[in-house]
Amino acid sequence: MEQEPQISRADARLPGRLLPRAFFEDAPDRVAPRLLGKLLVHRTRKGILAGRIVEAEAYLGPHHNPPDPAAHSYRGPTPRNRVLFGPAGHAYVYVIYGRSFCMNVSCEPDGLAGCVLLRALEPVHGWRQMERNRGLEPGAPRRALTSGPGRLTQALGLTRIHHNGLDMTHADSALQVRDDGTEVGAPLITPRIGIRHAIDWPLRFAVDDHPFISGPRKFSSAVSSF
DNA sequence: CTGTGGATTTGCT
DNA sequence: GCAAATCCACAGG
Repeated sequence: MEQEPQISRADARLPGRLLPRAFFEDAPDRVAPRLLGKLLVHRTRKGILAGRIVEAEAYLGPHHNPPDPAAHSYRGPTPRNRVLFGPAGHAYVYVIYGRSFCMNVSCEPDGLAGCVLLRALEPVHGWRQMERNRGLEPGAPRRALTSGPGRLTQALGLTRIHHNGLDMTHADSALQVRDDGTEVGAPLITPRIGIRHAIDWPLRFAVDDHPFISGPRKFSSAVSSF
């Protein structure tokens, strides 16, 4: 029989380097732009699904001054959002409008509840499986795969029951964020999408001019809240 | 291209 | 009861 060399690390075959918890133990508006260009990796029985993060939003915890009324943590812990109040680097996956999932990574030290919402990925590995997960025909528009928070969770097969609360900072975790050394330029910064409170806070970060981002590609100053 | 409405979970009033 | 960090199908210009 052939003899396989021992794999000393569970992540030996994954690209790049695993981001440690310390990466996420910071304010969400500092973590979100640093996540641009990093890889979100989901290890499944059918193979590895991975995408490069090209758009993310920061949601600030209730300890922040002023508090962020658009954040799920704004009114304190609930059964849904309790992972946000735990340690950094954990997945917060929730159902939005009864039909889609949204994927966040918790930030700040234990007890503080900031997070980053992942809004768009560029598919990097498992492109074909993502197409099947999305129920798309081969040859569908590429940006329909992972451009949008509900789309990317469906493409990677992420669900609340299976992934909410997962610690993403261990090498044997099914869900990880990894750094393969890709550099991105200064991010596009705009208000967040799809919210009704704090609509002008500049907490959406995206790789400028990237074809896979969702929503506006420029900062629009047309919105006046006064 | 733009706008509208339905699906359906979660939590607040 | 109703609003919400969305997506998709469909209607109309």
